[in-house]
Amino acid sequence: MDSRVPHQPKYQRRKEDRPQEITEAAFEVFAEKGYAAARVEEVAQRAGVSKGLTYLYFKTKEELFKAVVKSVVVRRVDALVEAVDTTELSSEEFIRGPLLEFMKHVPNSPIAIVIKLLIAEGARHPDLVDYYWENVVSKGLTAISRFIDRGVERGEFRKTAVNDLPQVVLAPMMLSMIWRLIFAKRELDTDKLMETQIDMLLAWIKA
Amino acid sequence: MDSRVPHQPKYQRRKEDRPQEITEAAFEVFAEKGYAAARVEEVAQRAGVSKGLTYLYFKTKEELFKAVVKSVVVRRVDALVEAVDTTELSSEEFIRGPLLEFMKHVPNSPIAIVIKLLIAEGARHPDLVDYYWENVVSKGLTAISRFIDRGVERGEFRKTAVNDLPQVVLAPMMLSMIWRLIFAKRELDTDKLMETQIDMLLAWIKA
Amino acid sequence: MDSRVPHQPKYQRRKEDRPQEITEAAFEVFAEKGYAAARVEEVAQRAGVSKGLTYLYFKTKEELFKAVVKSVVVRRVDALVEAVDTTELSSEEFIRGPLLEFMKHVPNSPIAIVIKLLIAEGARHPDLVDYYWENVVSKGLTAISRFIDRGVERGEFRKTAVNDLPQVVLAPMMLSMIWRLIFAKRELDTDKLMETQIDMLLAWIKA
Amino acid sequence: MDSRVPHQPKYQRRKEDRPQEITEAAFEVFAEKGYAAARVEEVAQRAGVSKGLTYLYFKTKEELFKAVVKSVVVRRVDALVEAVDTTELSSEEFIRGPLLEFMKHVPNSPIAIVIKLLIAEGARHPDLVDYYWENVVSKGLTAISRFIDRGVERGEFRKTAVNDLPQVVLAPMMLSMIWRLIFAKRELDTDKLMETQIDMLLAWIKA
DNA sequence: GATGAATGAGGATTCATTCAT
DNA sequence: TATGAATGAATCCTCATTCAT
Repeated sequence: MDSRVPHQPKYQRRKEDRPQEITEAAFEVFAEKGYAAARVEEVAQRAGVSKGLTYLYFKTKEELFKAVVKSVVVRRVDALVEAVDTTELSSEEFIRGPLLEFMKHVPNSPIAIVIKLLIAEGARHPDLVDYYWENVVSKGLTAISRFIDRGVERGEFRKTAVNDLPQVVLAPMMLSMIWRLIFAKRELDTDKLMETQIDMLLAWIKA
Repeated sequence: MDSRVPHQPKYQRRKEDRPQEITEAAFEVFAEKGYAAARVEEVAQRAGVSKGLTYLYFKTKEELFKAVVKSVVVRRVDALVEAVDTTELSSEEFIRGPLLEFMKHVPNSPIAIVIKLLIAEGARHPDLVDYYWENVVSKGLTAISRFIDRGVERGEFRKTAVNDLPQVVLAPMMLSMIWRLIFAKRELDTDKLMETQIDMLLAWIKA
Repeated sequence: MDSRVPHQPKYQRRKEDRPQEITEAAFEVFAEKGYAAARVEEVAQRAGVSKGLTYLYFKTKEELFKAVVKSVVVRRVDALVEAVDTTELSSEEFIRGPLLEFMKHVPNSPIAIVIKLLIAEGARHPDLVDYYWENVVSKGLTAISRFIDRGVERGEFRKTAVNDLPQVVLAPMMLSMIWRLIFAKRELDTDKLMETQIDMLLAWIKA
Repeated sequence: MDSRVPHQPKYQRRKEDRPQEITEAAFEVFAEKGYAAARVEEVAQRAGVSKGLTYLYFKTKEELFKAVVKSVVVRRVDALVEAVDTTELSSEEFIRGPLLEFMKHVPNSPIAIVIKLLIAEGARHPDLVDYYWENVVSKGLTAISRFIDRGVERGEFRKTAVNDLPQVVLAPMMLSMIWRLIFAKRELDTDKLMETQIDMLLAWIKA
């Protein structure tokens, strides 16, 4: 009717992009509503497709959910792992630099949402948890452990319980994520929190 | 427990306790299934009452949910707060003793379940989050802050960022909780994790 | 509004009668539409109940279907079987009397509808077929065989292939049923058909 | 068959044959699933064509269904009718020979499947029933009637109710068809059944 | 002509909530 | 109070049909 608005055919064929578009819309809806309260129809609407098309690409709501979770397994973890192995920085510089940067980033990234979904639904989707463990958590923890071990070998760090508990490094990141998810509006300087942990940690393990 | 009444539902049928019995059953079901997937009928069955009676005490499923969350606001926090104010231990002794004990306890307690529920449902129930904030989190954080401040006043601690970030103390507790919720079967020595944090922390803040 | 029409509460509790009412309505709908085209909602409407109540008594549409089929397994077959065993009539009198009467009745009875449903859906519900076989067909055929054998023992009949093929007796009944189901409006004197078969049969087997 | 084109769909892709290929595939699917449960997509797959092409030849699923039913109206009936009119056999020889052969064949032929489909769906497709009546049933019955009449004229047969009830001849064929459709695995010597009927019949009508 | 991606109405099933008893 | 039969809105999923390519 309005020539300034070019006619959008309702019927578009874009096989290539559909799955990702749907996955992205589903990510939003699952993030907002949780698995059970998310409606497939809303996912379809946000993706700009029909309900039926969603089912063409994902056989069930559950399969869509799994696809969403897996799609967020970012390359970033791999990037961190590689950085750990190839960095020319001193151990302290690396921790205060790239590692801290990574930690600060996570609570604002989709990873936080996925963690939320895993907390809520993990018990009903053990295979998803396995997947996340193997592709994200396990890798990350191993990298951190290896890095601290290397610091010890190099004489930069002394050997402490942290070598076997890389979770110590990540604990404030975890708290920051949860904080954002629950208490979003209550202020918390998450960056400062992580910086403080790093300060404490380095003071503790430095040779 | 009462051998004269075998094969009875878990909870006894004493009028005055009914709401609590229902609340306890509901806690279990919400914990296992999450809010949306929990069925009121199952709650009633576990409580040994009829579906209708549940609605006599709780107008809606949502109200029941809120009652559940609130019911878990343990006295323990108040106990901790009071202990902080009345202890005759040195600051370090208190931290390594009662505070650490408290932290180790939480991830195994119903509080962890409530946190899980808040993570999943909090966004849809801001008043619940407010309630939890005011009655649990805020109190606990304030108590810890005050306690560390007092340590500084007494000359036991130096002033650090931790004074304004009591979350530093609680971060490993948080990670332990989440770990249990998601990765239950993967081993993590959560006690050791929290002990290490306390070691690091005390080394960091001791005068 | 109209005081002459007594107020019908929409909410009636009649636990005792519901299953049968639903089953009867379902019989009608399945008979008219077939299994797949029958809508559970229509069944509920005809039964005067809500859709949900149907699912309270029958977990799935398929279970409802099976209940319908089984509900039609009339006592009549048992009655025939007993009549065969206790009659004081001569064999010919019994065949021309009660047996012919039974055969004439079947094509107009619900049994015909059930046969129709079994023809259409039997392949997808082998347990239903088994059930019908054991409770209806097998019993009826055995009774007829036994009866003819007895006629031979008594010297009324000679031994023929019919002793082992009681289906010979029932064939016109079967054709009549199918005829009614498909060609309802084309006239066929089904009674005459069955009478003729009996005439032929008796002429054939009489000693 | 053609070793140069292995792993091809069942039906070859020759333009002119397409409708028939689709019809044949559809016959299979309708036979297995019934009308409602048959999916057009499966028909297309079995025919080795796309879903869209099916709709090019058949406007709707219903039209496809009708085409299937009509396609099975075998020439065989016409052949029988002609045989009846031109045979040089005596009436008894013809009945015991070609007619009995025809009857034995039908329960194993596609006609049985069509009968099944008509039983299930006939009520919703009266025009199909009309078609079948006119082109198959009516012709066949008329031929049989005429043949028996001729036997009477020739002095081979006496006049009986069978002259106006050719269904007597076909009843065991009908029962055999239904038996196969429902009780496939339960043994029944259908050939013997039809032979016995013919024996009985001839004994009954022979002059 | 062919394809198969895309649509959307339709129908089975669930479950919070109500209410006659 | 207490029960659980009854309701019906909500939601997943299917599949005949359309249409851009």
